[in-house]
Amino acid sequence: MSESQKYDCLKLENQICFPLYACAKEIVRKYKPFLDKLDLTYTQYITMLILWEKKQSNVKELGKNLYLDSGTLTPLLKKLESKGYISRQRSERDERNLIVTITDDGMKLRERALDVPSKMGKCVRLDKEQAELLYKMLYQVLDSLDS
Amino acid sequence: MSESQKYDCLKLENQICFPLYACAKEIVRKYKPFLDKLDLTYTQYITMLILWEKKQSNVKELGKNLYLDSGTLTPLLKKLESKGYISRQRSERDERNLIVTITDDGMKLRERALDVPSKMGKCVRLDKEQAELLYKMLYQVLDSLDS
DNA sequence: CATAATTTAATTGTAAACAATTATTGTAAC
DNA sequence: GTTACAATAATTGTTTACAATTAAATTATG
Repeated sequence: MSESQKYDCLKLENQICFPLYACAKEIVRKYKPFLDKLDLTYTQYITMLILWEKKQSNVKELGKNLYLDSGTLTPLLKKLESKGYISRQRSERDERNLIVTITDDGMKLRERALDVPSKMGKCVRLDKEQAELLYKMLYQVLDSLDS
Repeated sequence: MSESQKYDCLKLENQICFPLYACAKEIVRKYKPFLDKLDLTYTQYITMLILWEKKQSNVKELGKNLYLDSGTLTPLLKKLESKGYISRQRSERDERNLIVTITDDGMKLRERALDVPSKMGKCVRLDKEQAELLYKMLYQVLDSLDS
């Protein structure tokens, strides 16, 4: 086998992971100007997505939904609390649990976030069919990684 | 329009970006045990992928290839230098350029990295056809983000 | 009941990522 | 040739991310 063939598997262009990594990173960067207006980072934004729906959650559940651990979430939630978008208090039933509840200000922010998805959609050139296909494949990979 | 419909676009499950973000993150995490053996982080690994091929580059070029800026690369390259995998020196022709060159130890590492791609491949349940499709779509998105 | 095991969040330490700025070098304009 | 502009990397400050550990509360086991 030639030198080049032997090492082909280590070429950047033959990695499936790299475009995934780069794409995620660049998309998060594209969000920035839109999220800046809401005073949110991307990770804070996806945390708010959950809370806009559920109104209440806890660190463990958020971590499961977002694939994040308490080392990431604890400072992030303190930040969101300091901005007045959420409140944090221990559960009375089980004091190990930290209950995260969205505030009125947090709910108000939802209105201002309404146009973010469509603005982002315009940055990503994928038709509906392709987007659905990509979506399915990504969740398939995500599921296969869990096991 | 009902309350639920109005805010559907802000549901986590309707975001294409989130599985991308989560998937990239989880795959990088999956790399960790394999890369630990090489004393490399994921970002250091993809930097080495370039250098194993090209032997030499500079900060600007690496940044373009990897979608990273000097704020990320400068400390990373210093780290790789301290591990003995690369050397850093200013170009004589243009002292603004920092030339990054792989060392003998850096090249030796390539042998030990040879089985990383196949090991990672086993973690991701995608057949060849699907993987190629995903690959194309990701680069399509990446390209559309540039413009 | 008392001790062990488990669960949950917080903390610590390291690396990544990027925006904004700075410092230096090189190039262009006059 | 000097001054303005551009290019390049480094620095600074903030946030993200995670592994490993710690602390506290709860549950299970003897």
